[in-house]
Amino acid sequence: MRLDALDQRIIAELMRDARASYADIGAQVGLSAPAVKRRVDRLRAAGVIKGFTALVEPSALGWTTEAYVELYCTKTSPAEILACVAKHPEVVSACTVTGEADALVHVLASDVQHLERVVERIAAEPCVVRTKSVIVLSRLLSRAATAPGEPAVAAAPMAAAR
Amino acid sequence: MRLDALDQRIIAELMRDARASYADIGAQVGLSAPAVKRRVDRLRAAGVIKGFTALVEPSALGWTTEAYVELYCTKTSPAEILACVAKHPEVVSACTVTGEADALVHVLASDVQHLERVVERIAAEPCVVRTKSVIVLSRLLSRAATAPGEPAVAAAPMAAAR
DNA sequence: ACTGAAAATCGATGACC
DNA sequence: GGTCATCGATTTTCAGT
Repeated sequence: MRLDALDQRIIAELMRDARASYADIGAQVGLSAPAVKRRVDRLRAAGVIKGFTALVEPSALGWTTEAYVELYCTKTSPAEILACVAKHPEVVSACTVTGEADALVHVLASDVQHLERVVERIAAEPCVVRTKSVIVLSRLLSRAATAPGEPAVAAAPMAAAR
Repeated sequence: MRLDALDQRIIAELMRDARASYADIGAQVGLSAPAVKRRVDRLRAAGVIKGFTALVEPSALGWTTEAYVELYCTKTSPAEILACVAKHPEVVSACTVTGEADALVHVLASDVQHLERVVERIAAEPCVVRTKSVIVLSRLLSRAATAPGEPAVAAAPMAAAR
């Protein structure tokens, strides 16, 4: 699907505040509320906008330990790796990567003991030969992506030196 | 701040759909709309909910290349590393980690040429001695975290074998 | 095809209990 | 926290460009 400048600005506004009213977004980009709604509906139907979510402080949900785990697998079919990792709810993201490892998964755990159990569970998957983990010491930055041309003003600055 | 079961369910609903009405959320969790709003306002004021954002297909914004870059730094002060990486808009997340590297940053780029320039720019930072990148081949899974006790039903299943 | 205007419905939100 | 009332937002319809 082709996005024009108005679509991109609407998306930027929604990334900045997903609960903004269509009227407010329209005021920012120069459209009426119905026109904004029609475009958002179109963007959602096209799969450009996948949904709207709340940004929650992970520690408030009980996630105080975070790790990135490299997986070395027997079979490197992406679908099989996905099936292996998706069943563990602590896995928040996973991708296949270049380099020695086959996949990199991002894991949240309530503490290091929990993390250890999760890594053991993942390592016990048939397709996983071994794992290599790095534990996150402190999260420095976490923001939404803007469009390549755009300035970074639309990025949600939830940067925190906790 | 202390979250009770109702707060957690409200957060789960907002993570599932940040544009849900307070009445809809209330129907799910068994509260009236004003009661839900009061709790959400409280959660926002407490910093538990940091904001609301749209989940956008990165490729639609022009991001087709993704990488994780390990940084080896001279000074490992988290604040200095944050200052080094935050100025690059392509960096979407960064954290200090255990292991050989000092930090791990997640980078989005429009293509591999762009990625190369970004990594060069980061590597040229005074605090960075060297970098080690892995390029993402395919994103398998990307979902929101639920609370440790909760089932993973609230996780947004944007899993795709692209 | 996409826009804005108008109208009806629905949601947000403050006052009060 | 619930109820109610008000105000604003959403969403459909319709017509203009």
